[in-house]
Order: sequence, then structure tokens, then C-alpha cells
Amino acid sequence: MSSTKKSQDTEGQILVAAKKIFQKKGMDGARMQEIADEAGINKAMLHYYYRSKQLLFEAVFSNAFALLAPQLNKILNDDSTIEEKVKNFTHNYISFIAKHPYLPNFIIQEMNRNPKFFDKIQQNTAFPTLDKFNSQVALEVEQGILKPIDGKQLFINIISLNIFPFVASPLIKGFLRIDDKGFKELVEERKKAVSDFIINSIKK
Amino acid sequence: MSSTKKSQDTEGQILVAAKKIFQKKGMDGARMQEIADEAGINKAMLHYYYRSKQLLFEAVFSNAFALLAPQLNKILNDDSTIEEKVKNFTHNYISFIAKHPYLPNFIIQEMNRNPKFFDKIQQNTAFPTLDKFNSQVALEVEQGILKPIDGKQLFINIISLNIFPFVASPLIKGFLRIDDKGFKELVEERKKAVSDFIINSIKK
DNA sequence: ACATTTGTTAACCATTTGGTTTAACCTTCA
DNA sequence: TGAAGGTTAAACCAAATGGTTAACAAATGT
Repeated sequence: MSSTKKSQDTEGQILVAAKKIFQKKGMDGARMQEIADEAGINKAMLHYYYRSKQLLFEAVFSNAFALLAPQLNKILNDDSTIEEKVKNFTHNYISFIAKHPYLPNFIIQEMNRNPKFFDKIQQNTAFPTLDKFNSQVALEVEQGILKPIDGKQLFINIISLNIFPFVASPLIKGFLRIDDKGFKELVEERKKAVSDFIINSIKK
Repeated sequence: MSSTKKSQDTEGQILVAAKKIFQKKGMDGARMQEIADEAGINKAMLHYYYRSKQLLFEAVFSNAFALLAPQLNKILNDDSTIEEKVKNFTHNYISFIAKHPYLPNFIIQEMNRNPKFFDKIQQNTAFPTLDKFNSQVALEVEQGILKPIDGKQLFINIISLNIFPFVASPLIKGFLRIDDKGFKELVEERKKAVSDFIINSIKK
């Protein structure tokens, strides 16, 4: 009963294994054999299901990106106020990434390696835009709720403050001379610290 | 007259070429042959002067890191006020990186790939600490110059806001739908925007 | 029961890659 | 001038790597 079709299992196992290896080592650093070992199957299976390293990688990447996109959509396109958005996004995003620590670095690393591939993603995926967020910021500034600030810059600030510490975690651990446990605590504190920091800066 | 010893030239050319290739493609993506071609010399020369890919890479990495360290030292250890530090660092750092766009991503990428190697750097290099910055923040908070904030978190915020946009430039170009020129302008605006954003948040 | 498709493996292959060797080529200086 | 030692290139090598093949096993449909 527990076994669905064998094929389904294998294909899924490959994707899980590939995700793990690609996210840890990147496209160039990953080895097909290592992915096969991780999945506990023969290397030929990788090609049977995904044809090439490139296609397997793209499956993993799209998958990862699809996980991230909704998080961003929320801050860009839901109907709460900017202040609420900042609070929610900061809290949710940090919780989310704590569960997927390799994700941001993976996305950024591979995006830098091959910007053209990213262009492809951008067209295929329903890619979030800044339009609504921008006009919302402009409106709240006009209404005197926020101090004058450009929506684009605010958006960049928000994602910078939230994402960068994860991307640069080894650097931060180095500077602050903390270990994994200390880093976890730091990140936990940041859920409030980042939110306060941003609100302090923009709220009139 | 213009020619110093041939050897000096070659060794230097190799380092310049290796810097370019490694920073663009990372350790795993870079090929020794490609570096040799870039330097316009025979591949055997790379090994003659640097013995192995790993050692050549380490030379490039240390070199890059040594470029970045003084920038950070300034904000951590000079004698200006926090407000001045924020303003200066933001302005200087953005100008600096505009000239070395691959640098932050290179450092972060390779640091994630091999944290142990980073530990080595941390011991060899005179590695900046946060101690002075921390107590300075605490003092200015106590004096009522700054709103209450933790020095560590403030430090992370400052570097996040300054560095992240460069690390994630393809992502940002994607979201904002801008090209290289637009990105340059955006970064130019950020020299003031980031500084204002931080000061707004922490100044009482 | 049998044929056909689908899934899986071990062995194999061509190419790439980091690294080595060998021999030639300068430069220096006695 | 010619021996010595540093410098350079061409050819070479072994290992690793992405990908293929051919044969076999397991389902699946008739």
C-alpha cells in the first residue's frame, strides 16, 4: 500500500537528492555520481528521468524559486498597510528561511553564474512586480503616514535586511565570533530587531 | 627599461587573470586553461608559480579579502561618531564596490563553499572585531544620542543594506526591471538613501 | 500466457581537467 | 664563452566526469 508506482518514487528521490547536493555545492561543484549516491540509485537513472545535468539543475532551481516567489508576492501584492507588511514579511521570511537555510544563497549564487537562465525563469514564472508596492508607498507618504521614501529603495532595504544575514552567515559568524547556536539566537532576535529598525526609519 | 624581471611580469599577469576568472566563475567553475589563456601564457606556468589550483585560488581570495578588510576596519575602529561612520561607510563602500562589482559575491560564495578555509583567513589576517563598535553604540544610546539598539544588530543592518544589492544584483534588476545603466543610477541614489534610512532609524 | 512498454543496472566511452615531464631558451656572471 | 639556474612551451598522463549502451527485470495490457 505504501508504495506508489516505483517510477514516481525514483523520480522524486532524485529531485530530493539533487536539491540537497546542488544547493550545497552549486551547479559546478555538484557531481552526478554524488547525486545518484545520495538518492541511492544508479547514475543512469538521473539521465533517464532528467536527460542531462543542466535539465536536472533547472528542475531544482525552478522548484526552489517557486518556493520563494510567494513570500515576495505577499509583501508586494496583498492589501495590508506598509507597516503591517514590514512586520509580517520580516517575521515570516526569517522563520521560513530558518527552515531552508541554503535557499537564498543557492538562488543568488546561480543567478550570478548564469543571468540568462534567470531571464527564462522570469518569463515563465508569474514574476512579482513592484508596481503596487511602489504606489502604495507613494500614497502613504502623501497621506503623511510615512516619511518621504522611494518605494524601490524601501523594497531593497527590506529584502537586504532580511536576506543578507543568511547569505553571508559564515562572514557574520566570523565577525561576531559566534557559532551555529549563537547565529540561531541572533536570527531569532532579528525577527523583532529588523522590523523595529525599518518601522523606526519610515514611520512618521 | 620598462621591463622588470620577466618572472615578476608573468607572476603578476597570472594573478590578474586568475582574479578575473575566479571572481567571475568561482573555484569550481574556473578552468586552469582559461586562466592561462586570459593571462596569455602556457598552462604549465600556473603550476610553476603557484603549484596548484587550490593555492592559486587562495592567493586570489586572500588578495580580495585584504581589499575589503580595511573598509570594515574603518567603521569598526576609527574615532568618529556612529552617525559619521554610517555616512562615511555607506558613501565610501558603495563607491568602492562600484569599482569591484564581483568582489562581494565572490567572497560570500566561496566562504559558503568552504567555511574552513575562511577560518584560516580569519586567523592569519588581522581580523576586525566588533568590540569597539559595540561599546560605542551602547555609549551613544546611554547618552541619548541614539535610540536603543544593539550594536551587533546595527552592524549587520549596515552591512546588509550596503552589500546585499551588489550580491543580488541580477535579482534586483529583475524585480525592478532595470538594466545595467538603471542599476548604476539606483546604486548612486543609494549612497544617500541608505545613509538617510539608517540615521532616520537610530537617531533620537 | 505472451508481447510490449517501462524501469534499472553495470560496463563502457569520449572528453575534460588538473597536473607533470622534458627539453629548449634566456639571463647572468665568472 | 660557457656553465648554472631560472623561465617557458609542447606533449603527455591519469583520473574524473557527463553521458550512453546493452542487457535484464518488472509491470502492464491483451
